[in-house]
Amino acid sequence: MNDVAAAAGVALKTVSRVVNNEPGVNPATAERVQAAIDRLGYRRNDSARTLRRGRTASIGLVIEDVADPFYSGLSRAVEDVALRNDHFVFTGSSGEDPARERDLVLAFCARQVDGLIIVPAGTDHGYLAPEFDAGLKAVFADRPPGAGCRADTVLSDNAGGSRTGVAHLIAHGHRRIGFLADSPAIFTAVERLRGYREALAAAGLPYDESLVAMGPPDQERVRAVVERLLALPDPPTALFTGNGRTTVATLRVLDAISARCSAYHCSACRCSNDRCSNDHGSVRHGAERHGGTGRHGQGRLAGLALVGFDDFELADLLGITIVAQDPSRLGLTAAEMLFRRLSGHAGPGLRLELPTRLIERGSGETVP
Amino acid sequence: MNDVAAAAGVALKTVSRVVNNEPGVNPATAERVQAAIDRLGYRRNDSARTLRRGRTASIGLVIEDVADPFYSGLSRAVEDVALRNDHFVFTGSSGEDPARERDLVLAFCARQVDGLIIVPAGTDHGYLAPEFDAGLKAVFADRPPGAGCRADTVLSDNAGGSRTGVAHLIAHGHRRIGFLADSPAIFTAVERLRGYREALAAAGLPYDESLVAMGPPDQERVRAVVERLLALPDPPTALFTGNGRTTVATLRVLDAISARCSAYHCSACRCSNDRCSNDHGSVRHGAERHGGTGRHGQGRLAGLALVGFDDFELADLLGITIVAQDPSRLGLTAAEMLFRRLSGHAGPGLRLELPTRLIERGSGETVP
DNA sequence: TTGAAAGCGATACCAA
DNA sequence: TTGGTATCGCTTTCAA
Repeated sequence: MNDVAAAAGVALKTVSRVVNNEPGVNPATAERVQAAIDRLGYRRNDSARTLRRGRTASIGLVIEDVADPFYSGLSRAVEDVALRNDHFVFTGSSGEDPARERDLVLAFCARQVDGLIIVPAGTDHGYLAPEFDAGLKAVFADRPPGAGCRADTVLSDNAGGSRTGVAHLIAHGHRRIGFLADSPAIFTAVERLRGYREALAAAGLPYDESLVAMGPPDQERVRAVVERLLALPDPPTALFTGNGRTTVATLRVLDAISARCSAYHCSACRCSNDRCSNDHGSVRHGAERHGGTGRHGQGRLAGLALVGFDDFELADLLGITIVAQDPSRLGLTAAEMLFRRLSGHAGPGLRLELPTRLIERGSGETVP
Repeated sequence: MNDVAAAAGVALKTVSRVVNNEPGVNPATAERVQAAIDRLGYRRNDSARTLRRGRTASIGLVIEDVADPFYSGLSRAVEDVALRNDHFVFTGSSGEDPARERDLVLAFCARQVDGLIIVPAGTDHGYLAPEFDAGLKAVFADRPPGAGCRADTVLSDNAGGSRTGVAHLIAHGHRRIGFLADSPAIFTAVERLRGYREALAAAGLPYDESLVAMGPPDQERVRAVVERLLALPDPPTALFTGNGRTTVATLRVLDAISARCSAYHCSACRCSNDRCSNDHGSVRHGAERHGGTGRHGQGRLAGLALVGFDDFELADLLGITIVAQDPSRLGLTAAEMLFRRLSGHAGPGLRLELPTRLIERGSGETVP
């Protein structure tokens, strides 16, 4: 900027004015300065600017994993709102590790981000207290902050969505419904379990712990869980899966079982086949049906009804009934809350809950 | 830092030493300083640090869309490498808009990012010249830079992958193969078209423009394209889809057609049905088959064989044969190239090409 | 082992 | 409308 000032024969401050489009500069002077800028290929150093102004025009986003479609949808929405507000976004994936969440958050704070959007992995946010004291604005998304930290929060109606999904299965005659969800350390998983229990209670059905399995959605764990459920003396006739990754993993398991056991009777296409190479006694022959639309996807669920929490790509094609939340709406809302705070909005911490929506596609509408 | 120094009764510089773990500090002093730091909740201001040191310990990543699983996989890998190198990542989505790509890149430069990883939307990178002169390091990923800009580049073997996929269909007896890919403005789409043509030429088959459709992968466009192809007097017996989004969109279309036309003969399960509510004359009755594994998914492709470029979630379950590239390997490689440059590695710009892999799952192994 | 002073590149305030 | 100067918070250099 010094060089530009010298080249244009003006003072440093005048260059600054031109660069920042500040009023009160003679157009002729401005033009001369602009020419010097272009000639020298000058670009403002935003680090210095940041240091002086105290704000960085950037925000930090801490999520679990950008590669998870749920979070990448959320990220994209945050990025869009940020750009509309002339801010950039630092993104970090915590991988459900509270220590890494903390490291990321503190590193972003050290970078003087103006604000943070956090999907917390941990439940203790005491480490944020000094930052809040220093004026940090933060919004929690998808999961609430730990006790004692009352920042703006936007959540999905996890319990309500789960209750709706499970009630839907019950309405179709299911009495024994398996529940698969993420680890109980995760807020959303616990909430969805609560919804499951509420739906059972509302229908006067007993809560049977042997039908519930919570843990990370890796394929092998899910396989073991599903096989355990199907091997029960009184196996479930339906499953409720508590997040997108678990649903997808479950589909793979059920598909493999269905493939091993090709026995079915199908009234829609009048075919019939009783060979079964599957030694799994609990797969109920004769229970598979095509949907009214001629879809075959439902024949791959090993005779089980299925409702999942979270929509996912091709769920429509596979005919999977799901309870949809809206990740991009979650990101959009969180970002807008943050920018409202950044523009000086005061008032107590808000807690918003976004609705979920049951989308019927066939897999949840089969009877036991 | 001044406050800490005062509180600990030492000089500013000593605090700096403690904060940065520099050697040559009396342990007792260090402890006193640390206590003051903890008491005051002090955190280093990285803007000032950046200003002084000239490096920001952050890199910029410009992609098309974080919400696309291909790019979110790439992003995650970049983020991981960056974190291993103690750097943070600014991410921006250009949405295939060259102007936005440029704005993002220049904004990241103004933030003094140490380096950039760019998936270019545009083909003119002249705007980077002043930045390169100022010492910027940049790596291009997935697509090369425009002419005259020779930065490190890492690509997938697009033409080779496409050639392999198309040759695979030809080997199974297909002679008329539809080609759907992204807009010809996009490097990868053009390369994949080249592979398609090479495979045809190698088999002595004619190139028929009426079988080729390039454009954005939105559902309605793809629907129109597929319907046009199937309505040809001599319709294709197989499709090659040139990216993940197009493949998924195509699956939806074919599934809808299959659902309307429930006519099929299936030797594997011995069912048979000739009703057809589909007025689409070109769907070939009798052509659908189960795979040897008892899968039904292939019955939903309206009798067409299909190979897609890019793997995607549940492609395994749906039995879709694909040519896989490895987005996270692409991100990893790009990031490693960048950090090699940042640590002073000189030499001419590299151009790496990562191999692709054909994964057979059934949809590409049916005969006409 | 510790400290004092200079300066990174911009902006803010006040003066001309 | 324009310019001078202090200053943001840290690291670097050199001296004690």
